[in-house]
Amino acid sequence: MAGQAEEGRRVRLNRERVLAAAVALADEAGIDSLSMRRLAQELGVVPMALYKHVANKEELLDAMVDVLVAEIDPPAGGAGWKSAIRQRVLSARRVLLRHPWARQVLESRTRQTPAVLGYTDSFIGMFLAGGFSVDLTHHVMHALGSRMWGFTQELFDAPAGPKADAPAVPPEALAAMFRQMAERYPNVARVAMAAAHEEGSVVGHGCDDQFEFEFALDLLLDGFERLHQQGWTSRQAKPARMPPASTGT
Amino acid sequence: MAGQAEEGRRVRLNRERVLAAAVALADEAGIDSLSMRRLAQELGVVPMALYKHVANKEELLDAMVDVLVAEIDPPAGGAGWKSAIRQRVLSARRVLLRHPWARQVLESRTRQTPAVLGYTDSFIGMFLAGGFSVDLTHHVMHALGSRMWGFTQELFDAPAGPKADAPAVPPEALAAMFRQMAERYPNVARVAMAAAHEEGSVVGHGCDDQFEFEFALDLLLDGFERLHQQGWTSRQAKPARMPPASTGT
DNA sequence: ACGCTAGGTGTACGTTGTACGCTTGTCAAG
DNA sequence: CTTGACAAGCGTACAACGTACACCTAGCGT
Repeated sequence: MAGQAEEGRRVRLNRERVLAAAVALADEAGIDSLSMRRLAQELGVVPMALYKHVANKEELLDAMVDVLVAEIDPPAGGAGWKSAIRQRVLSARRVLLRHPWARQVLESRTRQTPAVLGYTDSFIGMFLAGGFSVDLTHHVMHALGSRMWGFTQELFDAPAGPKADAPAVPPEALAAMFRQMAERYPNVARVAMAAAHEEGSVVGHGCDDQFEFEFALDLLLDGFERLHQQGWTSRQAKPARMPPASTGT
Repeated sequence: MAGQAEEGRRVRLNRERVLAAAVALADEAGIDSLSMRRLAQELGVVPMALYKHVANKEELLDAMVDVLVAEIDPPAGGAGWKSAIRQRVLSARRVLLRHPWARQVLESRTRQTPAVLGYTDSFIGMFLAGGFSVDLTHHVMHALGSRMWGFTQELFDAPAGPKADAPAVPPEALAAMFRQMAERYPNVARVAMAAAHEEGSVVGHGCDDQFEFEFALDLLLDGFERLHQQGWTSRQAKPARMPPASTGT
């Protein structure tokens, strides 16, 4: 009578089922909808049942990151460090784009799970294998930063949540709003105008994120390559061609 | 008898006092401790009183970002785009370091307040004034990303919350843990070892964050300069020396 | 002296993570 | 087949959160 299950009924829960459901829920309903209660409901189970399979929500999120990492392609062999890293990063990016919640969760994580450490380790290994000194590797890893995961701090775009929440903008008031913005923020307006072919949105939508990402990635990789070829090995050891640090005034 | 106020007693609340208290609380107790209730308590007031001065917590956080932006030095004039931008970014970074919560809050913000737009606008203006094309400016702004705010996705360091939460690590078990890690993640271990002069921490503490930041910043700025000097103006207009995008295999 | 309004109060609701103890399903050993 | 133990799932409960809503009140212009 309680009518609890929708289908298969008594399929024992386990860690994988919990993780898969969590990822699916986050994919479909957004990370903000991922509460222990909601997840439990999705699994036809009482909230506290989850705690038999994950220690707490933090650990759940950590585990979800591990799922993510497992989706990234293994390093491609034999084509030189530059293209190997490029491919790896773009693979990571593809994963990230499949899971809109990934960026936010990755940013919030503070614990380094084995899977994350493994990814980092293999990533560092690619530079070392390419002949980079330990020091240079260290620095370029920092320079890559979150780009290692295939994402960038996107400062312009929408929260990617429930779409189409532009409820009832008066069709012409928008133009006025835009004109006012162009007046107050002329420079933003110029680049936004230039980039907005597709949508007539107010600010900077309609630019090719993938192009922007690869543009910056290649800029960095080229920089790395130059340093490496110039024999840069360590901060103090050989300031032959360090980035010219024009110190202040 | 109720013993409510600690000192000045009936000093009328206002928006500035609320904001200042919020910033101070976040600075001292960490952003996680900044709840409306805790903030109200800090001000000797009932939680709901705050809502007469800020619309809700989101707006509070937005306003806190505005406080931050106001602390960043105005653009330095007359020294060329490169050093102007460099100085501005490093000024932003100094602000960020004063307010440990800033990174997390900035990352979470989705609304562009006027102050944020103003900062972005002035930032874009520096590139344009330096002779960058609108398109190139667009791309380099993306490439800068969050570095515009003086921060990077620091993937290695601690949450910066309450310090010294290493409770009672057996003095020698740590060495064993480290040895095990070096075995499983040899590459991480190599760069961590090389960077750890100061502390004997397990992973990558004790590297010079400021150096890492400037290293990457200068790498990018140099890349921008090179593109600019080579006459790069637009994606399709002149592929004279685009970043060599070795597409896939 | 009056009354208007901005500012502060009190209560209450819904939602969150999760501690603790009880019950029940499942399987191995007797 | 019975039994007993252990893992899995349940139910209740609590503290903390953001905030809606109605109320009271202090201080000011008239």
